[in-house]
Amino acid sequence: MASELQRRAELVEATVHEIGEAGSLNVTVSRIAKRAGVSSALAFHYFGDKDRLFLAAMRHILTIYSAEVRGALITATTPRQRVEALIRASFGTTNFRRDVIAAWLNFYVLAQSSAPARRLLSVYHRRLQSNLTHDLRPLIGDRAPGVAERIGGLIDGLYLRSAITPDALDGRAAAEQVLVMLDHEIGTIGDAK
Amino acid sequence: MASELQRRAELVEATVHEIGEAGSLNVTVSRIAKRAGVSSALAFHYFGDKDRLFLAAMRHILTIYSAEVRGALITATTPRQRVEALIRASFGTTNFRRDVIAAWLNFYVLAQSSAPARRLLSVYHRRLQSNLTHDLRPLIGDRAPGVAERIGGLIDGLYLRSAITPDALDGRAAAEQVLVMLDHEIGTIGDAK
DNA sequence: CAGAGTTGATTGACTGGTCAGTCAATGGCT
DNA sequence: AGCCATTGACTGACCAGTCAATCAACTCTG
Repeated sequence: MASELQRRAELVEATVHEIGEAGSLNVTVSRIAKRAGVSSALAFHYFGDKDRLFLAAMRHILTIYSAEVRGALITATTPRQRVEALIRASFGTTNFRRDVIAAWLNFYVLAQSSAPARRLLSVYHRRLQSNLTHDLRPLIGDRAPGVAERIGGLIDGLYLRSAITPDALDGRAAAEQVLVMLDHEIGTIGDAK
Repeated sequence: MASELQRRAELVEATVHEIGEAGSLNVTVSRIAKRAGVSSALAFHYFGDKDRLFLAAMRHILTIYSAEVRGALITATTPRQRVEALIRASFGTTNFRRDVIAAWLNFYVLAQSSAPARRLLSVYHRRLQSNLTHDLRPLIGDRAPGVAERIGGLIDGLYLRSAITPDALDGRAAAEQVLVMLDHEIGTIGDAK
Protein backbone atom coordinates (compact mmCIF):
# COMPACT_ATOMS: atom_id res chain seq x y z
CA MET A 1 0.00 0.00 0.00
CA ALA A 2 1.22 3.40 -0.88
CA SER A 3 0.56 6.68 0.84
CA GLU A 4 -2.10 9.01 -0.37
CA LEU A 5 0.49 11.56 -1.42
CA GLN A 6 2.37 9.07 -3.54
CA ARG A 7 -0.77 7.90 -5.27
CA ARG A 8 -1.95 11.41 -5.92
CA ALA A 9 1.40 12.27 -7.47
CA GLU A 10 1.37 9.15 -9.60
CA LEU A 11 -2.13 9.86 -10.80
CA VAL A 12 -1.26 13.44 -11.64
CA GLU A 13 1.78 12.35 -13.61
CA ALA A 14 -0.24 9.75 -15.43
CA THR A 15 -2.85 12.36 -16.26
CA VAL A 16 -0.33 14.64 -17.91
CA HIS A 17 1.13 11.72 -19.77
CA GLU A 18 -2.21 10.54 -21.10
CA ILE A 19 -3.25 14.03 -22.14
CA GLY A 20 0.00 14.23 -24.03
CA GLU A 21 -0.69 11.01 -25.87
CA ALA A 22 -4.26 11.89 -26.71
CA GLY A 23 -3.53 15.53 -27.44
CA SER A 24 -6.83 16.38 -25.83
CA LEU A 25 -8.82 16.02 -22.66
CA ASN A 26 -10.64 13.08 -24.19
CA VAL A 27 -8.88 10.74 -21.88
CA THR A 28 -10.66 8.22 -19.76
CA VAL A 29 -10.04 8.10 -16.08
CA SER A 30 -9.63 4.37 -16.49
CA ARG A 31 -6.66 4.79 -18.80
CA ILE A 32 -5.06 7.30 -16.48
CA ALA A 33 -5.55 4.99 -13.54
CA LYS A 34 -4.19 2.03 -15.44
CA ARG A 35 -1.06 3.98 -16.32
CA ALA A 36 -0.67 4.86 -12.67
CA GLY A 37 -1.09 1.21 -11.81
CA VAL A 38 -4.29 1.59 -9.85
CA SER A 39 -7.98 1.24 -10.47
CA SER A 40 -10.11 4.08 -11.73
CA ALA A 41 -12.14 3.99 -8.56
CA LEU A 42 -9.11 5.15 -6.65
CA ALA A 43 -8.71 8.16 -8.86
CA PHE A 44 -12.30 9.12 -8.13
CA HIS A 45 -11.71 8.44 -4.48
CA TYR A 46 -8.83 10.90 -4.31
CA PHE A 47 -9.89 13.58 -6.75
CA GLY A 48 -13.65 13.43 -6.75
CA ASP A 49 -14.13 13.83 -10.46
CA LYS A 50 -12.30 14.14 -13.71
CA ASP A 51 -12.17 17.91 -13.77
CA ARG A 52 -10.45 18.17 -10.44
CA LEU A 53 -7.93 15.59 -11.55
CA PHE A 54 -7.11 17.73 -14.58
CA LEU A 55 -6.78 20.83 -12.50
CA ALA A 56 -4.45 19.06 -10.11
CA ALA A 57 -2.34 18.04 -13.09
CA MET A 58 -2.17 21.61 -14.31
CA ARG A 59 -1.29 22.89 -10.87
CA HIS A 60 1.53 20.40 -10.87
CA ILE A 61 2.85 21.70 -14.16
CA LEU A 62 2.69 25.27 -12.93
CA THR A 63 4.54 24.30 -9.79
CA ILE A 64 7.37 22.79 -11.79
CA TYR A 65 7.48 25.84 -14.02
CA SER A 66 7.69 28.12 -11.02
CA ALA A 67 10.52 26.11 -9.61
CA GLU A 68 12.37 26.37 -12.89
CA VAL A 69 11.89 30.11 -12.93
CA ARG A 70 13.21 30.44 -9.41
CA GLY A 71 16.16 28.27 -10.29
CA ALA A 72 17.01 30.43 -13.28
CA LEU A 73 16.68 33.61 -11.26
CA ILE A 74 19.18 32.74 -8.56
CA THR A 75 22.12 32.78 -10.98
CA ALA A 76 21.01 36.13 -12.41
CA THR A 77 22.32 39.26 -10.79
CA THR A 78 21.52 42.25 -12.96
CA PRO A 79 17.93 43.18 -13.87
CA ARG A 80 18.69 42.50 -17.50
CA GLN A 81 19.94 39.02 -16.66
CA ARG A 82 16.83 38.39 -14.61
CA VAL A 83 14.55 39.33 -17.48
CA GLU A 84 16.55 37.07 -19.75
CA ALA A 85 16.23 34.27 -17.26
CA LEU A 86 12.47 34.69 -17.15
CA ILE A 87 12.24 34.53 -20.91
CA ARG A 88 14.53 31.54 -21.24
CA ALA A 89 12.74 29.65 -18.51
CA SER A 90 9.47 30.03 -20.36
CA PHE A 91 10.98 28.18 -23.28
CA GLY A 92 12.86 25.69 -21.13
CA THR A 93 12.92 22.00 -21.85
CA THR A 94 10.29 21.14 -19.27
CA ASN A 95 7.71 23.33 -20.91
CA PHE A 96 8.46 21.78 -24.26
CA ARG A 97 7.74 18.20 -23.41
CA ARG A 98 5.03 16.97 -25.69
CA ASP A 99 2.68 16.19 -22.86
CA VAL A 100 3.22 19.51 -21.12
CA ILE A 101 2.45 21.34 -24.32
CA ALA A 102 -0.73 19.36 -24.77
CA ALA A 103 -1.72 20.14 -21.20
CA TRP A 104 -1.16 23.86 -21.73
CA LEU A 105 -3.21 24.00 -24.89
CA ASN A 106 -6.08 22.13 -23.34
CA PHE A 107 -5.76 24.30 -20.29
CA TYR A 108 -6.49 27.35 -22.39
CA VAL A 109 -9.50 25.64 -23.89
CA LEU A 110 -10.78 24.63 -20.51
CA ALA A 111 -10.33 28.14 -19.18
CA GLN A 112 -13.19 29.24 -21.41
CA SER A 113 -15.78 27.18 -19.62
CA SER A 114 -14.27 26.47 -16.21
CA ALA A 115 -13.93 29.22 -13.65
CA PRO A 116 -11.35 27.34 -11.54
CA ALA A 117 -9.21 26.82 -14.63
CA ARG A 118 -9.55 30.48 -15.50
CA ARG A 119 -8.45 31.45 -12.01
CA LEU A 120 -5.44 29.20 -12.18
CA LEU A 121 -4.50 30.56 -15.58
CA SER A 122 -4.71 34.13 -14.36
CA VAL A 123 -2.37 33.23 -11.54
CA TYR A 124 0.23 32.29 -14.13
CA HIS A 125 -0.39 35.45 -16.11
CA ARG A 126 -0.18 37.73 -13.15
CA ARG A 127 2.96 36.07 -11.88
CA LEU A 128 4.73 36.39 -15.20
CA GLN A 129 3.58 39.96 -15.62
CA SER A 130 4.65 40.84 -12.12
CA ASN A 131 8.04 39.21 -12.47
CA LEU A 132 8.75 40.93 -15.76
CA THR A 133 7.56 44.31 -14.60
CA HIS A 134 9.59 44.13 -11.42
CA ASP A 135 12.83 43.47 -13.27
CA LEU A 136 12.11 45.82 -16.14
CA ARG A 137 11.41 48.79 -13.93
CA PRO A 138 15.06 49.46 -13.04
CA LEU A 139 15.78 49.48 -16.77
CA ILE A 140 12.95 51.52 -18.21
CA GLY A 141 10.91 52.89 -15.33
CA ASP A 142 7.25 53.51 -15.99
CA ARG A 143 7.34 51.89 -19.39
CA ALA A 144 7.88 48.56 -17.63
CA PRO A 145 4.23 47.41 -17.42
CA GLY A 146 3.55 47.97 -21.10
CA VAL A 147 6.75 46.31 -22.20
CA ALA A 148 6.08 43.43 -19.83
CA GLU A 149 2.67 42.90 -21.35
CA ARG A 150 4.11 42.77 -24.83
CA ILE A 151 6.91 40.44 -23.83
CA GLY A 152 4.48 38.19 -22.01
CA GLY A 153 2.22 38.19 -25.03
CA LEU A 154 5.06 37.37 -27.38
CA ILE A 155 6.16 34.55 -25.12
CA ASP A 156 2.69 33.03 -25.20
CA GLY A 157 2.31 33.51 -28.93
CA LEU A 158 5.65 32.06 -29.89
CA TYR A 159 5.17 29.22 -27.45
CA LEU A 160 1.91 28.43 -29.16
CA ARG A 161 3.52 28.44 -32.57
CA SER A 162 6.55 26.42 -31.69
CA ALA A 163 4.31 23.99 -29.85
CA ILE A 164 2.33 23.24 -32.97
CA THR A 165 5.06 23.45 -35.58
CA PRO A 166 8.29 22.55 -33.82
CA ASP A 167 10.14 22.39 -37.14
CA ALA A 168 9.41 25.97 -38.08
CA LEU A 169 10.43 27.38 -34.73
CA ASP A 170 12.05 25.61 -31.81
CA GLY A 171 12.22 26.76 -28.23
CA ARG A 172 15.69 28.23 -28.50
CA ALA A 173 14.83 30.27 -31.59
CA ALA A 174 11.63 31.46 -29.96
CA ALA A 175 13.52 32.66 -26.90
CA GLU A 176 15.96 34.49 -29.15
CA GLN A 177 13.10 36.25 -30.87
CA VAL A 178 11.78 37.47 -27.56
CA LEU A 179 15.21 38.71 -26.61
CA VAL A 180 15.48 40.63 -29.85
CA MET A 181 12.19 42.27 -29.07
CA LEU A 182 13.43 43.04 -25.60
CA ASP A 183 16.43 44.82 -27.06
CA HIS A 184 14.25 46.87 -29.35
CA GLU A 185 11.94 47.83 -26.54
CA ILE A 186 14.70 48.70 -24.14
CA GLY A 187 17.07 50.40 -26.53
CA THR A 188 14.46 52.85 -27.71
CA ILE A 189 13.16 56.04 -26.26
CA GLY A 190 9.87 55.52 -28.05
CA ASP A 191 7.09 55.58 -25.52
CA ALA A 192 4.39 53.00 -24.87
CA LYS A 193 1.83 55.83 -24.75
CA MET B 1 -36.08 20.76 -49.58
CA ALA B 2 -33.00 22.84 -49.51
CA SER B 3 -29.95 22.60 -51.69
CA GLU B 4 -26.84 20.81 -50.56
CA LEU B 5 -24.91 24.08 -50.42
CA GLN B 6 -27.46 25.70 -48.17
CA ARG B 7 -27.54 22.78 -45.80
CA ARG B 8 -23.78 22.53 -45.65
CA ALA B 9 -23.57 26.21 -44.78
CA GLU B 10 -26.25 25.88 -42.13
CA LEU B 11 -24.50 22.90 -40.59
CA VAL B 12 -21.17 24.68 -40.56
CA GLU B 13 -22.68 27.71 -38.87
CA ALA B 14 -24.41 25.51 -36.34
CA THR B 15 -21.14 23.75 -35.64
CA VAL B 16 -19.34 26.97 -34.82
CA HIS B 17 -22.22 28.06 -32.67
CA GLU B 18 -22.34 24.84 -30.69
CA ILE B 19 -18.59 24.82 -30.17
CA GLY B 20 -18.93 28.31 -28.84
CA GLU B 21 -21.57 27.28 -26.37
CA ALA B 22 -19.72 24.21 -25.20
CA GLY B 23 -16.31 25.85 -25.27
CA SER B 24 -14.91 22.58 -26.50
CA LEU B 25 -15.24 20.03 -29.23
CA ASN B 26 -17.40 17.93 -26.95
CA VAL B 27 -20.40 18.66 -29.04
CA THR B 28 -22.67 16.00 -30.39
CA VAL B 29 -23.45 15.89 -34.04
CA SER B 30 -27.07 15.53 -33.02
CA ARG B 31 -27.07 18.87 -31.27
CA ILE B 32 -25.40 20.55 -34.20
CA ALA B 33 -27.92 19.03 -36.57
CA LYS B 34 -30.81 20.00 -34.36
CA ARG B 35 -29.62 23.59 -34.29
CA ALA B 36 -29.39 23.51 -38.07
CA GLY B 37 -32.91 22.14 -38.15
CA VAL B 38 -32.04 18.80 -39.70
CA SER B 39 -31.36 15.29 -38.53
CA SER B 40 -27.92 14.13 -37.52
CA ALA B 41 -27.94 11.60 -40.34
CA LEU B 42 -27.86 14.44 -42.81
CA ALA B 43 -24.74 15.87 -41.25
CA PHE B 44 -23.04 12.53 -41.64
CA HIS B 45 -24.35 12.27 -45.16
CA TYR B 46 -22.75 15.56 -46.17
CA PHE B 47 -19.57 15.59 -44.13
CA GLY B 48 -18.74 11.95 -43.59
CA ASP B 49 -17.74 12.24 -39.97
CA LYS B 50 -17.46 14.63 -37.10
CA ASP B 51 -13.85 15.61 -37.75
CA ARG B 52 -14.51 16.70 -41.27
CA LEU B 53 -17.45 18.76 -40.09
CA PHE B 54 -15.18 20.55 -37.64
CA LEU B 55 -12.57 21.17 -40.28
CA ALA B 56 -15.20 22.57 -42.62
CA ALA B 57 -16.27 24.91 -39.85
CA MET B 58 -12.73 26.09 -39.33
CA ARG B 59 -12.22 26.59 -43.03
CA HIS B 60 -15.30 28.74 -42.99
CA ILE B 61 -13.89 30.90 -40.22
CA LEU B 62 -10.61 31.28 -42.04
CA THR B 63 -12.45 32.29 -45.18
CA ILE B 64 -14.31 35.03 -43.38
CA TYR B 65 -11.10 36.20 -41.78
CA SER B 66 -9.38 36.35 -45.17
CA ALA B 67 -12.21 38.37 -46.57
CA GLU B 68 -11.92 40.79 -43.69
CA VAL B 69 -8.22 41.16 -44.27
CA ARG B 70 -8.73 41.84 -47.96
CA GLY B 71 -11.41 44.36 -47.13
CA ALA B 72 -9.11 46.19 -44.74
CA LEU B 73 -6.28 46.19 -47.24
CA ILE B 74 -8.10 47.89 -50.08
CA THR B 75 -8.43 51.16 -48.18
CA ALA B 76 -4.75 51.10 -47.24
CA THR B 77 -2.31 52.75 -49.57
CA THR B 78 1.08 53.04 -47.88
CA PRO B 79 2.99 49.98 -46.65
CA ARG B 80 2.67 51.23 -43.12
CA GLN B 81 -1.10 51.51 -43.47
CA ARG B 82 -1.23 48.01 -44.89
CA VAL B 83 0.63 46.57 -41.94
CA GLU B 84 -1.69 48.40 -39.61
CA ALA B 85 -4.67 47.03 -41.48
CA LEU B 86 -3.35 43.49 -41.11
CA ILE B 87 -2.91 43.94 -37.40
CA ARG B 88 -6.29 45.54 -36.86
CA ALA B 89 -8.06 42.91 -38.91
CA SER B 90 -6.63 40.20 -36.70
CA PHE B 91 -8.35 41.78 -33.75
CA GLY B 92 -11.50 42.64 -35.64
CA THR B 93 -14.96 42.02 -34.27
CA THR B 94 -15.52 38.84 -36.23
CA ASN B 95 -12.53 37.14 -34.66
CA PHE B 96 -13.74 38.12 -31.23
CA ARG B 97 -17.10 36.51 -31.30
CA ARG B 98 -17.31 34.05 -28.45
CA ASP B 99 -17.87 31.10 -30.74
CA VAL B 100 -15.08 32.03 -33.11
CA ILE B 101 -12.66 32.30 -30.22
CA ALA B 102 -13.71 28.89 -28.97
CA ALA B 103 -13.23 27.46 -32.43
CA TRP B 104 -9.75 28.93 -32.69
CA LEU B 105 -8.63 27.56 -29.34
CA ASN B 106 -9.94 24.12 -30.08
CA PHE B 107 -8.38 24.34 -33.49
CA TYR B 108 -4.98 24.72 -31.91
CA VAL B 109 -5.63 21.74 -29.71
CA LEU B 110 -6.79 19.66 -32.63
CA ALA B 111 -3.72 20.61 -34.63
CA GLN B 112 -1.64 18.54 -32.26
CA SER B 113 -3.24 15.28 -33.25
CA SER B 114 -4.79 15.92 -36.64
CA ALA B 115 -2.61 16.38 -39.68
CA PRO B 116 -5.35 18.05 -41.74
CA ALA B 117 -5.93 20.54 -38.96
CA ARG B 118 -2.21 21.19 -38.75
CA ARG B 119 -2.07 21.81 -42.47
CA LEU B 120 -4.94 24.24 -42.32
CA LEU B 121 -3.37 26.06 -39.41
CA SER B 122 -0.08 26.41 -41.22
CA VAL B 123 -1.93 27.95 -44.15
CA TYR B 124 -3.09 30.68 -41.83
CA HIS B 125 0.38 31.16 -40.39
CA ARG B 126 2.08 31.31 -43.72
CA ARG B 127 -0.46 33.72 -45.10
CA LEU B 128 -0.11 36.11 -42.19
CA GLN B 129 3.66 35.85 -42.26
CA SER B 130 3.76 36.43 -45.99
CA ASN B 131 1.40 39.39 -45.85
CA LEU B 132 3.34 41.04 -43.07
CA THR B 133 6.73 40.44 -44.65
CA HIS B 134 5.58 41.74 -47.99
CA ASP B 135 4.44 45.04 -46.55
CA LEU B 136 7.27 45.41 -44.09
CA ARG B 137 9.98 44.97 -46.68
CA PRO B 138 9.60 48.46 -48.19
CA LEU B 139 9.98 49.84 -44.68
CA ILE B 140 12.85 47.84 -43.25
CA GLY B 141 14.25 45.65 -46.00
CA ASP B 142 15.83 42.40 -44.93
CA ARG B 143 14.73 42.76 -41.35
CA ALA B 144 11.17 42.22 -42.53
CA PRO B 145 10.92 38.44 -41.99
CA GLY B 146 12.17 38.60 -38.42
CA VAL B 147 9.93 41.49 -37.49
CA ALA B 148 7.00 39.79 -39.20
CA GLU B 149 7.54 36.69 -37.12
CA ARG B 150 7.56 38.68 -33.92
CA ILE B 151 4.50 40.67 -34.86
CA GLY B 152 2.67 37.52 -35.87
CA GLY B 153 3.67 35.90 -32.61
CA LEU B 154 2.53 38.88 -30.59
CA ILE B 155 -0.79 38.89 -32.43
CA ASP B 156 -1.37 35.25 -31.57
CA GLY B 157 -0.27 35.68 -27.98
CA LEU B 158 -2.35 38.74 -27.25
CA TYR B 159 -5.31 37.21 -29.03
CA LEU B 160 -5.02 34.23 -26.75
CA ARG B 161 -4.92 36.40 -23.68
CA SER B 162 -7.73 38.71 -24.60
CA ALA B 163 -9.77 35.70 -25.63
CA ILE B 164 -9.57 34.19 -22.17
CA THR B 165 -9.64 37.33 -20.07
CA PRO B 166 -11.56 39.92 -22.08
CA ASP B 167 -11.67 42.25 -19.09
CA ALA B 168 -7.93 42.50 -18.71
CA LEU B 169 -7.31 43.18 -22.38
CA ASP B 170 -9.82 43.81 -25.11
CA GLY B 171 -9.30 43.57 -28.83
CA ARG B 172 -8.68 47.25 -29.35
CA ALA B 173 -6.08 47.45 -26.60
CA ALA B 174 -4.38 44.35 -27.94
CA ALA B 175 -4.15 45.85 -31.41
CA GLU B 176 -2.67 49.01 -29.91
CA GLN B 177 -0.03 46.97 -28.14
CA VAL B 178 0.99 45.36 -31.40
CA LEU B 179 1.19 48.75 -33.05
CA VAL B 180 3.44 50.02 -30.28
CA MET B 181 5.71 47.09 -30.86
CA LEU B 182 5.64 47.81 -34.57
CA ASP B 183 6.83 51.36 -33.91
CA HIS B 184 9.66 50.15 -31.76
CA GLU B 185 10.75 47.60 -34.31
CA ILE B 186 10.56 49.99 -37.21
CA GLY B 187 11.96 53.05 -35.51
CA THR B 188 15.11 51.28 -34.44
CA ILE B 189 18.29 50.45 -36.24
CA GLY B 190 18.80 47.46 -33.97
CA ASP B 191 19.13 44.35 -36.06
CA ALA B 192 17.26 41.06 -35.83
CA LYS B 193 20.56 39.18 -36.01
C1' DC C 1 -50.48 15.78 -70.15
C1' DA C 2 -50.50 11.25 -67.29
C1' DG C 3 -47.64 8.60 -65.11
C1' DA C 4 -43.50 5.62 -64.78
C1' DG C 5 -38.82 6.03 -63.61
C1' DT C 6 -34.82 8.59 -61.55
C1' DT C 7 -32.23 11.25 -58.53
C1' DG C 8 -31.09 13.63 -54.46
C1' DA C 9 -32.73 15.20 -49.82
C1' DT C 10 -34.00 13.61 -45.57
C1' DT C 11 -35.04 10.97 -41.62
C1' DG C 12 -36.27 7.60 -37.57
C1' DA C 13 -34.76 3.97 -35.50
C1' DC C 14 -31.08 1.30 -34.25
C1' DT C 15 -26.39 -0.54 -32.64
C1' DG C 16 -22.14 -1.25 -30.77
C1' DG C 17 -19.29 0.78 -27.92
C1' DT C 18 -17.59 3.98 -24.42
C1' DC C 19 -17.31 6.24 -20.04
C1' DA C 20 -18.04 8.89 -15.61
C1' DG C 21 -19.15 7.88 -11.34
C1' DT C 22 -20.91 4.49 -7.50
C1' DC C 23 -20.73 0.95 -4.04
C1' DA C 24 -20.22 -2.83 -1.46
C1' DA C 25 -16.61 -5.70 -0.32
C1' DT C 26 -11.63 -7.08 0.55
C1' DG C 27 -7.25 -6.80 2.56
C1' DG C 28 -3.51 -5.07 4.96
C1' DC C 29 -1.56 -2.18 8.76
C1' DT C 30 -1.61 -0.51 13.71
C1' DA D 1 -11.02 -4.07 16.33
C1' DG D 2 -10.69 -0.26 13.40
C1' DC D 3 -8.90 2.49 9.77
C1' DC D 4 -7.36 3.39 5.35
C1' DA D 5 -6.16 1.95 0.70
C1' DT D 6 -7.97 -0.37 -2.89
C1' DT D 7 -10.75 -2.66 -6.16
C1' DG D 8 -14.11 -5.39 -9.28
C1' DA D 9 -18.19 -5.20 -10.88
C1' DC D 10 -21.88 -2.38 -12.21
C1' DT D 11 -25.03 1.07 -14.25
C1' DG D 12 -27.17 4.63 -16.46
C1' DA D 13 -26.32 7.71 -19.85
C1' DC D 14 -24.50 9.23 -23.98
C1' DC D 15 -22.94 9.16 -28.79
C1' DA D 16 -20.78 8.33 -33.50
C1' DG D 17 -22.02 6.31 -37.32
C1' DT D 18 -25.29 3.11 -40.20
C1' DC D 19 -29.23 1.79 -42.86
C1' DA D 20 -33.29 1.05 -44.92
C1' DA D 21 -37.00 3.60 -46.05
C1' DT D 22 -39.69 7.84 -47.30
C1' DC D 23 -40.44 12.13 -49.75
C1' DA D 24 -40.20 15.77 -53.11
C1' DA D 25 -38.93 17.35 -57.42
C1' DC D 26 -37.68 16.67 -61.99
C1' DT D 27 -37.51 14.15 -66.62
C1' DC D 28 -38.62 11.31 -70.13
C1' DT D 29 -41.94 9.00 -73.04
C1' DG D 30 -45.94 7.79 -75.28
